[in-house]
Amino acid sequence: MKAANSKYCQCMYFTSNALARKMEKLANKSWKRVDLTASHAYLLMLVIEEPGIQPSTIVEQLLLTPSTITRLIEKLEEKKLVTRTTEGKLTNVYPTPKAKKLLPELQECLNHFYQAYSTILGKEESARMAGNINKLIDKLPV
Amino acid sequence: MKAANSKYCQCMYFTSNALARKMEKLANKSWKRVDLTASHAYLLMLVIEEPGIQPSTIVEQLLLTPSTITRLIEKLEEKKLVTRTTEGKLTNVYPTPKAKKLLPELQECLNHFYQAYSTILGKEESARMAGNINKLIDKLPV
DNA sequence: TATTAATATTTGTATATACAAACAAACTAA
DNA sequence: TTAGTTTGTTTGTATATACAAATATTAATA
Repeated sequence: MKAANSKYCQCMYFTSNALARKMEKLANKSWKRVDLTASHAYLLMLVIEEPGIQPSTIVEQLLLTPSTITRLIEKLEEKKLVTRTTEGKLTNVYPTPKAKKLLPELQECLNHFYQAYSTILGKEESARMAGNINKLIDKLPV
Repeated sequence: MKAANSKYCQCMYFTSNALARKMEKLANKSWKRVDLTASHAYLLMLVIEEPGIQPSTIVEQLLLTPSTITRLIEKLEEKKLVTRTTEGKLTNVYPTPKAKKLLPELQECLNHFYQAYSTILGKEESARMAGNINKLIDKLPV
């Protein structure tokens, strides 16, 4: 059935979650070739771009909670894609050589994903929607 | 940090998921007084409105997978809010008296939630966004 | 300096959701 | 009628995420 025919199609809880689930699915498909979920991949790209980045910064960038970030990092550590060092209360996350070597492929996945949804939704349409959604996010309480 | 300042703020994966998380949080707050999560509440309202509704219909209405619907129903059954009967391969879900008595309060929660986000986002703005998001959902692959 | 408060991170635990497989029933076609 | 296929639902299992509490460290203040 079409979303627009659901009893709840006017409800932002319903629509935003349904959209997120579909996007997540589409994204994970794009990153499957590197055997990562989208959120792991985004985190990893942040780490490669800014070696030594701290979990708290990642929290801000990804709008996820600290505990979730810890869990994501743990997973990437298991996969030997990042390492962690702790000095006092601060932690730094670094990409491994394996991760650095993976970067071009990660970027291809990212492009593939952008391609995938902008083919479906249209390039301007997607950009406009992303902008509007950001505005909503920033208005909603933390 | 503002979503619009994230490195990934132009990515629909990032924005749609971030919005959904915030909406979910806001919604769950509204339904807390009846001790239900938003998805349980929406399912329950469907069942009250259409007693005997089948899981497959609920799947269509909520755009969730069959297994998720089974799990949500199980939870509501534990809480003595719905009952299930099975005839052949079909299952019917009925509200209990307890659930029916809860209906007005459920509707208040729903109103409270609508109020909450349309106060923040604006009534027209929200309606327009919901419409646009529905369009996106329907374009994306199942 | 000693005590308190704030900050950064991790852990324990709970939750919603999904996928794949299992199962049961109903339909179809030979 | 029987074999095969489709449909509806449930189970087993895995995952991402969050909340609350624990821990450790630094900063502030009295």
